[in-house]
Amino acid sequence: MVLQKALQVFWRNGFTGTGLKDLEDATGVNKSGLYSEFKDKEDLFLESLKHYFSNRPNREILKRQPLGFKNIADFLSSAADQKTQGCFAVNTLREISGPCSGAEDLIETNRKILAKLFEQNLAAEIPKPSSKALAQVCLTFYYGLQAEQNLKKSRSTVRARAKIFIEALQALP
Amino acid sequence: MVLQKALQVFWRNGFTGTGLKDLEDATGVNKSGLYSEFKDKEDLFLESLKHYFSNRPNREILKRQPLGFKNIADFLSSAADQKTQGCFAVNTLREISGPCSGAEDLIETNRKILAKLFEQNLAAEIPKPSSKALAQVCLTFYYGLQAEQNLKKSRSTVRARAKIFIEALQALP
DNA sequence: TGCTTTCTGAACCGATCGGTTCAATATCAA
DNA sequence: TTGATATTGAACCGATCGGTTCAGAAAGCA
Repeated sequence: MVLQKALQVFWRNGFTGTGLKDLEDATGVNKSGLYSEFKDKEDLFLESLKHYFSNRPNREILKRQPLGFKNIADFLSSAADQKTQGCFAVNTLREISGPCSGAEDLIETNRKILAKLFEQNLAAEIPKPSSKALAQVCLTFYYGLQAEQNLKKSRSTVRARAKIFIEALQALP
Repeated sequence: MVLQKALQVFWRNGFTGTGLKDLEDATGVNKSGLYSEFKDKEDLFLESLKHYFSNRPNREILKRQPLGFKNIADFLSSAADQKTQGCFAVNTLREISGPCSGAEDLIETNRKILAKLFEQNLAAEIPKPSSKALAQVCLTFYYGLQAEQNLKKSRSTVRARAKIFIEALQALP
């Protein structure tokens, strides 16, 4: 519950942009309470990020049977689900070289999980060797969609872009 | 000169993450001087962003003759040129819904310029109607590459990803 | 009822935030 | 040399930053 609420404010304002006051207001727990449960602000941030990763329902899309291009297309389209604020992890990329460097490992780990899922879906459609490299390309495109979500792109725009991208993948020899 | 230096520190630390002290140190101009030349911190930030946009040498890649896929591939690969800190504009996306909302228009304008350049290169290779939509897909992918640059991807990684992406575009019917 | 454990509110810390003011100093032209 | 013009450093502003401490209220349990 605390993490849920903290996550939302970190997600909206970033690490640097979030003050203790914001966290108190959002969670309903005051400083004393927060600091008895978490080491410091960065600790709370990293736990929020973990919570975020442990609760990504759209990952299930990539496990639907049968595996294949459609799953990837649907997953990419789901980038529009976090309406106006993009993906927490992609937004956080901006700050990993600064105040909260601990986030880098978490993000890399999550990236590898997604890469694996992409890969499995691609392997169902194309030869193995290229499916690995292609998974990375999909991830890059997904990151791009998420970054753009800060510009509040509409659901249909995202969907259209994802569709063309997948068509291009399918057209590959 | 002032904008050059201010740009670098904003680029590295973001808007929220940059303090007046950082700007004084970087520019060599003290607060009094900065505030006689600029209205406030946001004004200085926006001017730095304008300066950034007015000085993007890699745009020239998209004007090389003959126009075509190769230009786009080379441009995408140039995402690796801003070594560790990604693209200033893409990094700033994170903060447009917060403290410096004035950046949104500047970024959208730049996006349109890039879209036009992509479109012209695509139009040299494929039919008009799809070149417009495809340009947006290229932009999304470019944003993705830039976002990832915060994870310090190597030049060869970026180049490989861009190559595959372009091959997929070329394979489209 | 008593006892313990948990949680809260407020005071406090030094530091920094963005921003203003102004006298002193440096610069430069006449 | 004189006088106008920039530029500076430092003091100062109220507010907020992240973080600590602790007495007292609240809650759970016997």
